[in-house]
Amino acid sequence: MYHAGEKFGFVYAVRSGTFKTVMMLKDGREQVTGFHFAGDVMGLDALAQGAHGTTAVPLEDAEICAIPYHQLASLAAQHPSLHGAVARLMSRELVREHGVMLLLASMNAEERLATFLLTVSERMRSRGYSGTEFHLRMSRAEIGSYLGMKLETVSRAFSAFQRQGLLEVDKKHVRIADRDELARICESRMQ
Amino acid sequence: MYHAGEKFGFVYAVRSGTFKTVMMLKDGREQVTGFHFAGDVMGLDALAQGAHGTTAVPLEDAEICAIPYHQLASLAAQHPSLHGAVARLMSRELVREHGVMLLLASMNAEERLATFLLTVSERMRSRGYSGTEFHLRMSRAEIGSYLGMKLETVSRAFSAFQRQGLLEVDKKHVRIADRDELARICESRMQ
DNA sequence: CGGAAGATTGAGCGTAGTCAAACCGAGTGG
DNA sequence: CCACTCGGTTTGACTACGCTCAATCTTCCG
Repeated sequence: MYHAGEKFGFVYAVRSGTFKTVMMLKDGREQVTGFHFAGDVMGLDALAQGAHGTTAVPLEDAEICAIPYHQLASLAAQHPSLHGAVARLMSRELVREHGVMLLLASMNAEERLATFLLTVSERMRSRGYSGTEFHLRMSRAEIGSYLGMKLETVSRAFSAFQRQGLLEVDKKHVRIADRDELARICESRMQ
Repeated sequence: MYHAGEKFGFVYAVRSGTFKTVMMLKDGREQVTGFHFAGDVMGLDALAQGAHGTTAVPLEDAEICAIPYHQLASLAAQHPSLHGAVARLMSRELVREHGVMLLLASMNAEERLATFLLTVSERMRSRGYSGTEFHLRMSRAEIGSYLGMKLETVSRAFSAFQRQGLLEVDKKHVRIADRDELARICESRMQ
């Protein structure tokens, strides 16, 4: 959809499907910086440097709406409330990233995965899907990259949760069986 | 200056001194989410929820300028360029946080500290101070919290860099002796 | 059917966390 | 002036969590 380094001209609203945003590392590996569902807006981080620092990649068939930024800006000049809306979007992103920083800095592997699953669950629920049973669009390696752990560790954590009866997992299909216990695992380290 | 949970009413421009922003964890520990120098603006992340999610704490004597947000908003209605400026500030913060996420997710202890020191160096330099010799305002524990490692590990990394002749360290006073090598340590994992 | 990509599981290892002791400088009080 | 405390730092020894390497399995697709 857009690539790191590309000149900033558009922001992108996800209409359907799932995206990941990644930063390319010098050695060719990639770091996942976020997952984006329908209704999310991507690309606002490019405003500062005038060029995208991340690359957006669809994880399934997806529809997207590219919004020319200059058009957004001129429209906002007539409708002041739009400015607030854009600012709130960016602010929400800042809060989300604070949460990820907290996760990466202070949680162990299982706490990270539990937090991730509850976050995904909440985002699914708020979009009208089931919050207890859903299909992950991303691979173990992508989850691991996002959560700062290796794919094997992600897999082991899934298995551990299943063994404890907190989840039912079949590859990418997940059912949350004991939300309270998952929440308890996170909350010890949460704000 | 402001506390987590406090109703959002102001953004804060640092005039002089150094601040940390922290999230309080349930168990009483705190997670450092950022350090802020003169010229930085704090508090914009509160826009989304209408309340601050972090607490700002000065690390030395400091002066700050509290800007009522409603006043900023009405002023921006007359001077459209101000909107862009605020948006760019938030965007810059997003980019910075992407960098921290990358650091936390993919670097080891020494790479994290090297990256941190070069970032601080650059921020000092851009403010007209020396970029090779400076005084850290924050403790080892605060650096560790920010970088996702324990204070002992931070201390060991400082000692290792000194042993290798990359730094001269005396408590909080730091002189960068071999910037190139420090940069080489980071860049293997950087974008 | 064969090959590729993703996921799971095991064994061994290494980095950073934990616990503990010692050190240092600043501030306080006898 | 010295003894004392206190917060921050350094260093050592040990431990544990997650990484690495490897084998196996499944699913998907040409």
